[in-house]
Amino acid sequence: MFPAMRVKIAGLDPHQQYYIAMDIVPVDNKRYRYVYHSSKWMVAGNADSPVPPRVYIHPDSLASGDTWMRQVVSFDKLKLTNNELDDQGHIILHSMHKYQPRVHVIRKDFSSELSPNKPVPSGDGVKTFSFPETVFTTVTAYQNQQITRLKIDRNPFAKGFRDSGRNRTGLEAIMETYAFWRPPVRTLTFEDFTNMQKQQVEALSAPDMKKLIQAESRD
Amino acid sequence: MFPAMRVKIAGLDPHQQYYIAMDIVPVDNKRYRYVYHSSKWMVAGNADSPVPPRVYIHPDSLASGDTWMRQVVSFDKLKLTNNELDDQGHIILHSMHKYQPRVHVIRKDFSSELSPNKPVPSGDGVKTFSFPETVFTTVTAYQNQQITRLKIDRNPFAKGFRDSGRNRTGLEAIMETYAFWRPPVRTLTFEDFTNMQKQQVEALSAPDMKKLIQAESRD
DNA sequence: GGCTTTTCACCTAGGTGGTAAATT
DNA sequence: AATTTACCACCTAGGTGAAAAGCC
Repeated sequence: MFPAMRVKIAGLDPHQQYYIAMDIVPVDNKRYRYVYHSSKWMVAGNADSPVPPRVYIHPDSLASGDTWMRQVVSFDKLKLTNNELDDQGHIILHSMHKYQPRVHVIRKDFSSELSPNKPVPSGDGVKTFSFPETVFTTVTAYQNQQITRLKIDRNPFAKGFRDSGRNRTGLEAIMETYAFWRPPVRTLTFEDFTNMQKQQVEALSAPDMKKLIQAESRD
Repeated sequence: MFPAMRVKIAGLDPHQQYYIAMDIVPVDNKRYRYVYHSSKWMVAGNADSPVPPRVYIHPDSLASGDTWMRQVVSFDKLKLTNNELDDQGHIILHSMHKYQPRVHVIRKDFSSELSPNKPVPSGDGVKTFSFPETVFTTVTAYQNQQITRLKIDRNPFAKGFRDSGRNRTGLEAIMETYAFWRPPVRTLTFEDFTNMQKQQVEALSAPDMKKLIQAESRD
């Protein structure tokens, strides 16, 4: 998933042990299609049937509150797939649907049911955070040239597709203005922070060649 | 360090937490030189002055006895350097000296003094294991063509130097016979196992360009 | 026609020994 | 003269979007 979700965490007990995990839940019960002439996502029917639940447990787990709070927690190793039979532990999603990533902070003593293949348990020792600006729509091919440009410009692995001489317009021009901008780091205590007007979140799946790319238009 | 040391561990308490670490200690107080016409390492004076102690703490630490015992514990990420001012946490050695790698199994409750920059503590909760067949001599350039050939043939990253059409003689022929041989996995309970007659251990240091290569001749 | 999969060139990142130059 | 360093081509491993091919 690129850009990757990155969070900063505050308010933990420094000496307590925690897991941090991410899952991705449907925003609604709809399937979408992208309408080119209006540059908008439109409802195109009801959602496909549910997929097996998957949880990405952050690889630094298990760690102390102190350790978690002293670093930016990045989910850049999280992989997506549309293959419902996936056995690589990737998060399974339907293409052309809207999704919300969630961050879970799980106290060790509440993690008995924590598994990559079961829904995250809920209870006193589990806190869940959703950031609405990270909602995205899954695709298997980009529907939106601004998204393509953003990904090429900001992902080091896509350097081979950069074309610095090109004319940039619209969102591309905005991105150019923010050439040194980095994904904002949200604090889980909901402190205020300045964010870009249009944050676009996209993701690309695993090397199993099932590509899932999200492009969300929020206006 | 290549080939990397790989061990299998038995006899731990499955529910206890352990660190596993490696350090590398001098075999004697001598400095060596390689005599080509006799193909032997000869004493060439007394050892250089001691270097700062460094411990490689296995990256899977801290883990349960159960976890450690269920995997082959490989030290392939351990780096060597001859730079006494190294700040990358690499293990510091003198070139042209003989060394013995040691594996330490450290119970969590005895690890209070465990640090990458201090000698491994000793006591009831710490077990240390040395395998004499892994003694090696450090070099900065190979002294011995059989060693060079072995490293090229067995290290995937050296594929570019392979020359499968070459005539192979002596140790090279032996290596060829063992084309599918993999470094033996020692059990720390000292179970018997079959080993190659001539195990040669070598290492190559970190990307700081301080190259340290060991070639040991045991006959 | 819309969506998905496969394959590809092009990157990042870093582990190899060779070789020439530098050091001692 | 011996040893060490700096740089290099050549690998492994894997993350990119483009484009072609395939599917429904």
